[in-house]
Amino acid sequence: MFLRSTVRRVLHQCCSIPDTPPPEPRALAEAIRSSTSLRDLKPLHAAALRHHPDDLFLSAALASHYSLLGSPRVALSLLSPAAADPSLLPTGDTFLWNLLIRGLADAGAHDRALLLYRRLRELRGGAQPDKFTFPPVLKACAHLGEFEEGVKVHGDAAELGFDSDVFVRNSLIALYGKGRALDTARRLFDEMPERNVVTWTAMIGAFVQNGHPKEALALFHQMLQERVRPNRATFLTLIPCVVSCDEADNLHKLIVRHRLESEVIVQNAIMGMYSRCGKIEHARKLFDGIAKKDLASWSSMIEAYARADLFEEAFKLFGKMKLLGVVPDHVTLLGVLRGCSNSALASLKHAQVIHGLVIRCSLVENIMVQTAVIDNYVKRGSLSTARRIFDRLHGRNLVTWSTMISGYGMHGRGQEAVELFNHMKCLMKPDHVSFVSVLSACSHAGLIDEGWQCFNSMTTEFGVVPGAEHYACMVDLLGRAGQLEEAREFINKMPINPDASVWGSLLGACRIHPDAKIAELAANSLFELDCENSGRYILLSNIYTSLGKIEEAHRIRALMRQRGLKKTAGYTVVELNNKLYKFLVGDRSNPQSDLIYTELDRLMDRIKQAGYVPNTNFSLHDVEEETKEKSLYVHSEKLAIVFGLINTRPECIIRVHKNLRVCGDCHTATKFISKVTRRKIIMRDSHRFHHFSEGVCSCGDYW
DNA sequence: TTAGGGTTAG
Repeated sequence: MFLRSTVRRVLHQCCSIPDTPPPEPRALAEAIRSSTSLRDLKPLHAAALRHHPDDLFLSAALASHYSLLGSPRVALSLLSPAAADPSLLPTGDTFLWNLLIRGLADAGAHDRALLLYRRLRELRGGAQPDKFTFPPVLKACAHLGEFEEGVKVHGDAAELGFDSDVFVRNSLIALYGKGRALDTARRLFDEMPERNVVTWTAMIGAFVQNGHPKEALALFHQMLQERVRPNRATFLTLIPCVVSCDEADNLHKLIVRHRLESEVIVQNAIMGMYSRCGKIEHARKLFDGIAKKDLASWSSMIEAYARADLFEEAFKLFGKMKLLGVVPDHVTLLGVLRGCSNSALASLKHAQVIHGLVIRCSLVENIMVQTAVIDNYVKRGSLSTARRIFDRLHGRNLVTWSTMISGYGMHGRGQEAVELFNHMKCLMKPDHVSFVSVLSACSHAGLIDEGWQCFNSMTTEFGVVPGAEHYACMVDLLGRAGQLEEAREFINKMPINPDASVWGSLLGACRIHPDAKIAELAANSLFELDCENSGRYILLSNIYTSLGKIEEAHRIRALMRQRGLKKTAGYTVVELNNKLYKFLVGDRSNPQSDLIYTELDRLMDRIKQAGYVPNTNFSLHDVEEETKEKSLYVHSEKLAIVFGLINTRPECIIRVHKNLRVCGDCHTATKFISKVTRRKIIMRDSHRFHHFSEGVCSCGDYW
C-alpha cells in the first residue's frame, strides 16, 4: 500500500500541476522501483527525461525496471549511450558502473555488460569492481559461453578479495556448472563455510546440467537433512531429474508441503514432470486444473502430447489455445512440429499447415523453428521442400546441417548426405550428432568406403570420440554388406562396452544375411540389455524361420510370451486427399472393404505373374502354407496401398506410413506393385523411407 | 545495486 501511494504521489507530481515542485531524483527512483506495470513506469520515465535528463542513476533504475517488466529493448536504449561511451561515466563511482553492467546483463546485452566490465578494470586510479560487480559479470560470461573469460573474472575477484563472498561464490558455482567444470564447481561448494539455499540450488543445477541426476537428487536430500529450506528455484532445478512416478509423487508432495504448488511456473513444471514419466493423462488433469494458464502451460502440454506420440491431441489443444486468443510463440510451434514429425497420424498437409502458421507467426527468422520445419518436411516425405527451405535459410547451424544430412540418409540418398557433410565441415566443426547423421546415411545407402572415411576422420581430424551410436552405424554398414564376421570382430575391438544399439545392428544384419550363430550372440546380449523390447524377439524368431529352424523360432516366441511381452500391434496409415486412413492387419472396418479385398486379390495375381513369390517367413506360424500365403495378403501395408491405388488418379504418389519396420514380404510385394501399376509409392517405416518406383526400392533391399 | 530456476530444433 505504501509503495502504491509513493508511485501515486510522484506520478501526481509528474503531471506538472502548477505550483507543484518537480519530483526529486531520489523520490523518482523510489517510485520507479515501486512501480508494478509499464503503465505506471512510462510517466515516471517521461518525468525523468523532463526534469533530470542527464541523471544516469535514474536511467539505470528505469532500465532495470523496464527489463523486469519485460521491455529489455527500452532498457537497452536507456543504457546504450553510456555503454557506447563509458567516458560519460564518472570514473570514481563503482555503484553507477555496477548499475549499468547489471542493467545491460538484465536486458540480455551480455556482451556489452562484459565489455563495460573490461573498461571498468582498465580504469587506472579510478573506480574498481566491488563484490556487487561480479555476480552479473559472471552471469554474462555463463550466458555467452565465455568460460575462459569467466575464469579470468574469477581471478580478478580473487585478486580483489571478493571470491569468498557468498553471492560471488554462488555465481561462480553456476558458471563452472554451465562450463562443464563440475569438479571446480564442487570444490568451490565444498570450501564454503556457509551455504544458503542459492548455493545448494546452484550446485544441484551443476549436477543436472552435467548429466548427473542421481547426484543432484542426493544433494537435494542432503540439503533437506541440513535443514535448508528449498524454494521455487530449487524445485524447478530438480524436476528434470525425475524419471519415475514414485520420485514424481515424492517431489510433488514436497512442493505442496512447501506451499509452492499454486505458482503457475511450478504447476507447469510438475505437469512436464508427470508427462516425462509417461503419465500423460495425469499431466492433462494437472493442466486442466491450472487456473491461470500462461503460454508455457499450453506449450508444455502440447509438447507433452507430442512426446507421447499423440499428435491429434497436441493439434487439438493447439487449436483450442488459438481459439481462446492465446498467441503461440516459437516454443509452442516447436511442440506442434515435434508432434507432427514423429506421428504416423500426421500428413504432409499438416506439415504445410504448420509451416503456414510459422510464417504467420513471424517465426521465419527463428533458426530452431526453421530447423524443425525442415525436419518435419523430411519426415513427412518431402525432401525437396526441406532442401528448398534449407537453401534459403540464413544462420544455419550444426543442428540445421545435421537435420538435412540425416534427412538425405533417411531417404536413402547417401551420396548427397556425404556431399552436404563435406560442405558443412568446411564451415564448422562436426559434433557427435552430425557424425551419427552422416554415418547412418552411409549405412542406409551402403556407402562402405565413405562410411569408413567419416568414421576414421572423427578422431584423426576432429577429435570427436566415437560413442556407441557411431559403432552401431558401422556395424550396420558392415552388416549390410554381408560382412558379419568383420562386424563381430569390430564389436570385439570396441574400446567401450557395446550397448543395445550396437547388438541391435548386428541382429538386424542377420535378418538380411541369416546366420544363426551371430544372431544368437547378438540376441543373447540384447535379451540382457534390452529384455523388454518385443521387436528383438520377433526379429530373432524370423531369422530362425528363414533358416528353417522352426522349433527355435517357436521357442523364442514362447520366451517372449513367458516374459509377458506382447508384439506391438502393427498398422499402416495412408494419406489420401489430405486425410489419413489407418489399417490394421486383416482390417475390414473401412466402408470400401469389399472393393479393397477384391482389388487386392486381383493385384496379387498380377504381381505373381510378374514374378512375385510370397515369402511366408513373415506370415503367422502354426498354419498351413496356403493359409500363410493368404495371411500375408491382408497385412496392413498391402491394404493401405490398395486403398490408395483405388482412390487416387494414376499420377498421384501413394504415401504410406507403417508404425513398425515394413514386413519383408510387403516390401517385395510393394516393389512389384510399383512395377505393374507404374505408380510411385513412398513408404515411411520406423527406420527410414522407402521410395518404390518401377519395381525398385531406394533402400536397395536393406533396411 | 549482487547469486540459483521453467516449456524449446538434429
